[in-house]
Amino acid sequence: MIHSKPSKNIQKICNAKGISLTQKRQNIFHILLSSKIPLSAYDLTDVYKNKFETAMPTMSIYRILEFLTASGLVHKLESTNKYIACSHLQCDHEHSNAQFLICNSCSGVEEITLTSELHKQIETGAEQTGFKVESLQFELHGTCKACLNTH
Amino acid sequence: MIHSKPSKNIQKICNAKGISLTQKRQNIFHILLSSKIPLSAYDLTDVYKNKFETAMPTMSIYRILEFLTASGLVHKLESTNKYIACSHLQCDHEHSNAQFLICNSCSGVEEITLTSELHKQIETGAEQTGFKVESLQFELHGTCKACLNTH
DNA sequence: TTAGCAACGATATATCATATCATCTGATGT
DNA sequence: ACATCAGATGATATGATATATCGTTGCTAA
Repeated sequence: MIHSKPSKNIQKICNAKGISLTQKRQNIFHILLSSKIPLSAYDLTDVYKNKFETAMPTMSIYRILEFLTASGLVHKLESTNKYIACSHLQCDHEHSNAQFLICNSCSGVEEITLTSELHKQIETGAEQTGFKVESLQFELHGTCKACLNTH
Repeated sequence: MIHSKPSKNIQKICNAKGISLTQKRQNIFHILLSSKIPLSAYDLTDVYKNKFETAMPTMSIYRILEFLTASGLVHKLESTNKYIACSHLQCDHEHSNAQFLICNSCSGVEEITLTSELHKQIETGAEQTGFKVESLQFELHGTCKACLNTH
């Protein structure tokens, strides 16, 4: 099983980034941080209702997800249309080269960072065709260590 | 601008693969082959109607897309939920290491093949965490050569 | 205090995809 | 030729994901 690191001084991180993290945005972010698996916007609607005993419209969830992804606090998994908290919030470096290992068995996700060497090689390969790479997100599907060990 | 190679002896290829390529499947495939940009299932519904002057239910389009992707004739782009003909049909080799260069300007897609060396390095990186990779599809977004040249 | 703006709510609708059962069609054995 | 069977397709319904738009709230700063 794979899960995110626990929440830490996120508010400070946001202040440093100049990000206005409202209570509701924090709530959504914390749900994602404490979830072992990625959640869809509608999953979040349900969890929010259960956890905070008040409903948030899915439209608002989407807006908040957009804000959080733009801020780099949350990633959208394109192969599953689900959302996950960034697990490298404590790092300073850019995460333009994130890579997600998605377990087909437990749905857990591990976020690792491509070595800059590898990242560069990939960009170079693409740019040999005259293509200018602006963004990339690699999602690998398979089976995580824990699930392999339990057969 | 980027586009697929023209259709060739697809029927022969399919026979060789033991694939039953019905007329309707051929029609869908040919629309994708002749499209300069990836199409959604609903795009295909519209194009089909215009081109063949008879409607095909979207449900059938989805079934045919499933068949074509399972057969390796068509790829689904996960970052855009659209479908594109495989541009390496004449090759014999496996395409498990395909990489898609998606132009944010013209929506064109170029399908290139990762060097097996690079492919291996990426897998190795993942597997160092104990993760067993089963499938991957790399989609890079950026700007293609033609769009770069026209500013 | 109030003008302005960002956040959020409410509602509608667009877009992407699957479930299920019915019907058609073409290959096969007799 | 006919029956039969399976795979392909049609028809209908519904589920899942996402965006558009306009109204309301609530903070903040002159």
